[in-house]
Amino acid sequence: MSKIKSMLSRFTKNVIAVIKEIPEGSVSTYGRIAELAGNRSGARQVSRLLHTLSAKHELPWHRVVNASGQISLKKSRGYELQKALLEAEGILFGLRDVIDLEVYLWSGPEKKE
DNA sequence: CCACTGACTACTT
DNA sequence: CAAGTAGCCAGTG
Repeated sequence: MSKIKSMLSRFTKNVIAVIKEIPEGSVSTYGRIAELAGNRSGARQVSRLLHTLSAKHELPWHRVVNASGQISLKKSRGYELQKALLEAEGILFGLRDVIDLEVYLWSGPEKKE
């Protein structure tokens, strides 16, 4: 049996799995995903993977925001697209386009559901 | 293979 | 609150 489906590293695969688990209407942060994938300081890598993977996989990349609850993308660079996608899922933005993480942050892959 | 970049975060000044 | 510093490492050329 095949050991690995792709040449991707374990961290990369974990990132894919975690992102896919983010429920609709919730968001997660780069750092949280990195931690769940096994590398607490891999937030940067998550962003890189998101870029690469979202182009080849159908990942809900728009559900990933930075630790401040804001979209990290630059305007005219996907910022408005991500915001629109999130609003379409029922996520509301604050004055400075800040998402209330206390409300929307994904609790993580809970065993109960 | 080497050097640089970057959808980040936490800590310090 | 703004700016600087350090850590981390996969993509890209």
